[in-house]
Amino acid sequence: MGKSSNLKTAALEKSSHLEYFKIAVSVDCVIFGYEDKELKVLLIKSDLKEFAGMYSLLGDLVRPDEDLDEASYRILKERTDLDDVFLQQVHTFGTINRHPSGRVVSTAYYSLVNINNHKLKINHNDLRWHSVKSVYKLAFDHKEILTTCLAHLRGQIEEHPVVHNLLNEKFSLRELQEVYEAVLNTPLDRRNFRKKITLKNWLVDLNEMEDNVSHRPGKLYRFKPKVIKNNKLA
Amino acid sequence: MGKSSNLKTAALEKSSHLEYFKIAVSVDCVIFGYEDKELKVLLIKSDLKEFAGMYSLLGDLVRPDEDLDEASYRILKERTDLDDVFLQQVHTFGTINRHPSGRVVSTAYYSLVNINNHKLKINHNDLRWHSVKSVYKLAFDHKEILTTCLAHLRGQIEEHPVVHNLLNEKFSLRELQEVYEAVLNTPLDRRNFRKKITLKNWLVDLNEMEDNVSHRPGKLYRFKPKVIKNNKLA
DNA sequence: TACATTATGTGTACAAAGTACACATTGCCT
DNA sequence: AGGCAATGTGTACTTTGTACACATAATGTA
Repeated sequence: MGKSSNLKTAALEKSSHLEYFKIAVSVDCVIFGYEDKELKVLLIKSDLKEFAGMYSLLGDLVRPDEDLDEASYRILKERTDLDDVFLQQVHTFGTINRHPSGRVVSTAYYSLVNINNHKLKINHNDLRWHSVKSVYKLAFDHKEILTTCLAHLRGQIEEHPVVHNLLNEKFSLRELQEVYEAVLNTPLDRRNFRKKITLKNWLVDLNEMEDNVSHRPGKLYRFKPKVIKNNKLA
Repeated sequence: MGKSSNLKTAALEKSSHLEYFKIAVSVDCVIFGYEDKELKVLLIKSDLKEFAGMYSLLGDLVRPDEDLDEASYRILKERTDLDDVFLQQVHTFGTINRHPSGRVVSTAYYSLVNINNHKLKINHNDLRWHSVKSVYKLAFDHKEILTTCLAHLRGQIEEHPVVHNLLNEKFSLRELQEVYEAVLNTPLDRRNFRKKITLKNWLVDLNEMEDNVSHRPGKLYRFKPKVIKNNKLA
């Protein structure tokens, strides 16, 4: 047993420091989007022969000269070409055998992006959006990571205005409710939903009406800038 | 930019795999205890000359042949000699310069232990309990880690019966309330506290009375085994 | 043994938030 | 003009949170 908790000392107990650098550090991003009243997730076909034909999350090894958070931004930017996107760390997965090529400890981040506001970079490996509901199996432990991040997202939308990342700037209350229903995978009562949102005081009434709908148009709203700003900090 | 998110491919883009194994992986444990109506945290003097005289959390590098979770259990066990202890991952800290000796990404866990139920292993480096309130500065980014874990704990005790880990098996409602007050660092109304706890339905009335108190003794309770078991799974 | 001390045990009124539920209105389409 | 499809709105009830006071029980001490 170590005589101290200290990194330096602990490393010296081993015959060689090298032993401790046999673990790779990676980041996996669960990038959620919203389209056609469904919650989507961005997946790519795995390169590994062990997972031939299977999809995986977007991830990469962390470079020695970048922060963990920076690494997740890099991955997101490489794929979606979006800056200034919502991204939050969720959990770190570190079982011994989670990666077939070697020991890899991976920190999962979740992100929310507006699918309509950007194009995916042209990419190999069939990079595309999948309905979250339709995802049954993924390479590595990525299904578990997805499940963990989805649960985290569901907890967050109750208290935090994160869904603004999934919507256009202007939206009707129906559109907002549909996002909540898609994320929570449950129908919501319209009157109660509106009451709840009103109480939170997140929105500004734009005094504009929906357009291009084949029924009575609803009023348009947007999130208050202050609300969005505070959320970014948290 | 990488042409794929895949670990194998990304690694191959670099001239050498070795570049990716320059990051060490460690675990830091925020071990909370409770004594004298105060929340405590277990700290040890840092070995590093850069942090001479400063205290740090208990941590160690993760060995290539142990899971991340196992590493945190190992550290806890080495120091407190307790098995079967509450331990939960909170957050991973990965800025480039957080460790003076090199690049170390560290996953923080928090733990709750009953200080009276065990002795600390004899140790160097002044391993001992500190009142959480009195901790102003720590080595590395450990103050930030402590703050993050404390916030996490405060969130948890509202919904989950985790405080059972801090108490003896039998306790009075006053003792339970004092734990909550210590963790939340705020006084609570006695009647409202009892109502809230009653609603949660976590406790069994043992039909026994306190002993060795110099005033009217209170009734003793314990947590229902089912409640504790479910909490361990979560 | 009585009395001061200290903590236990208990309930009500009010406020805030969540939930179940129905009908008139508006604009589009044919 | 009438049908369609959605918007917009309020009330009664339940649940949860909060503020607040007094009688009771055991101990310690004069």
